[in-house]
Amino acid sequence: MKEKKRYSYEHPRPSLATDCVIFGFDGGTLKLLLTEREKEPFKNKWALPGGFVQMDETTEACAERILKEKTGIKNVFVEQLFTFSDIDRDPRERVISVSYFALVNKHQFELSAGRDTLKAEWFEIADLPKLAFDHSKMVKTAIERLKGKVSYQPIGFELLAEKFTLTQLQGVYEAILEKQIDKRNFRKKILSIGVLRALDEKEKNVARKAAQYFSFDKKAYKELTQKGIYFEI
Amino acid sequence: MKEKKRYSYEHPRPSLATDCVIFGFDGGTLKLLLTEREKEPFKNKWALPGGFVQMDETTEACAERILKEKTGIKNVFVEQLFTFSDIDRDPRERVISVSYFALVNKHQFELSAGRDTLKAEWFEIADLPKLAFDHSKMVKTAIERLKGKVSYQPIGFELLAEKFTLTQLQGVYEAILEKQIDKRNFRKKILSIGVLRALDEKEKNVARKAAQYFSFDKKAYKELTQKGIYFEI
DNA sequence: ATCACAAAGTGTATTTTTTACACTTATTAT
DNA sequence: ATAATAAGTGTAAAAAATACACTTTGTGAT
Repeated sequence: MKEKKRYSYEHPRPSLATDCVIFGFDGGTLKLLLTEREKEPFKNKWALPGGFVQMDETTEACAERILKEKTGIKNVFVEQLFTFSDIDRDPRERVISVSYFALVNKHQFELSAGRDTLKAEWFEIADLPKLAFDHSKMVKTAIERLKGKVSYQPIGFELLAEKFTLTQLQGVYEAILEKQIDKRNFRKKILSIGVLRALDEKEKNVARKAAQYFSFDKKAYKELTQKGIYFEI
Repeated sequence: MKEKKRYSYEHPRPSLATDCVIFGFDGGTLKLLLTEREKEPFKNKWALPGGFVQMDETTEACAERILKEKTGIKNVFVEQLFTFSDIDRDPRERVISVSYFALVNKHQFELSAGRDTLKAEWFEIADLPKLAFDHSKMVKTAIERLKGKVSYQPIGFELLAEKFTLTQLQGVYEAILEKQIDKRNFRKKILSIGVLRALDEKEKNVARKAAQYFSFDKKAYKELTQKGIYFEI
């Protein structure tokens, strides 16, 4: 059934893939999106969604394509994480993987399993199954990066809806940093950065004082980073 | 003269390379190590030392091999920087490059040009020639990373000899961060981290008060990072 | 309509960290 | 002996981080 192989080179080449570490947030805890593999190797095991880089796409484009193809997620925060190149990281042959990490508002997307994928499911970060390939290492690297990054770049928003309350945002920071944060100090600090805009809207149908909605002011943030200003939480 | 191509695959594959951004320090300013290319493309142009990843080496190992082969440098601080995958970044064919950055005590090594390389030379960061491929982009990325990193990880040492004075170390920080630092505040801070060990040795033959030598205490640093402690300059 | 409940929202005092700043000391060359 | 040079050192003021508790507001139950 297989056709003759067709692409030949003077030197042997590793195969090149990308894998995506996708974080979501569920009000209380951080979640990770995994897919169940349809084929060998690691058939029926959980893995990060990944795939091979095409000749006409950058690795960034590849990561975004895979995100969409294998999980249905698109237009989210994606950033290059690390390139993993251990010689035996794939049992089939030499595959080098450029990993990416994504931050997703998990309620925005209906998960849809795609090509080579049986299903896509959210898992608790604290309770992950054993993963295929070296994907556990990738996840560990991604969590470290996320922790480091969240403290000096306002990316917490990316895990929430367009509009959110400060308490929700604080929850994101607490989940990522794995520590309690003082409410008053958090609000003082996050508002002082100047990238949050209070909306003319409050929560509805809650059996308590309704919280104010905020949104992320991308323009203000761009101006800040261009001036080279950092903040710290 | 060329033999028949020998390695064939079912799907086309990009070629995979690494390139090294190598920083040195010369008492006053940051330097970058460039090599002059012996062959096309970009023959006789300055470029970062780079080369193709072999099937039996990780990209880290590849970067270290290239460093040694093309410049004579070995056993230095090397860290993965970023993977560049623009489709036309190499005029010959699709090549994806995993870049690394290295910090070197430039006086420790006799530069030696190697394979495919006419010469290796240190350049002022502020006065670089036009570089081959997308190497200017790599350098820009590396400088940003270095600036960010130096403030929360003690890597300034890597640009100096085994033993160094606090004034030399301050010079490294000033060169990287491109700003003047107050001498007393710098000393207070850098010593408070607890990774510098005062040696029983001073400068000799200087027409002024001789400065105390210090060395970097790797053991103390390891303990600190394991406890997850960061510092900031 | 009143009350109980729940989370939103808010200010200040204390501690810690960062910053700004100038003179004395040690060594060599003249 | 003296001049020249960079090393080395402490303190006060300002800014930032931290610790901490009560009032407000909207809903649901009675």
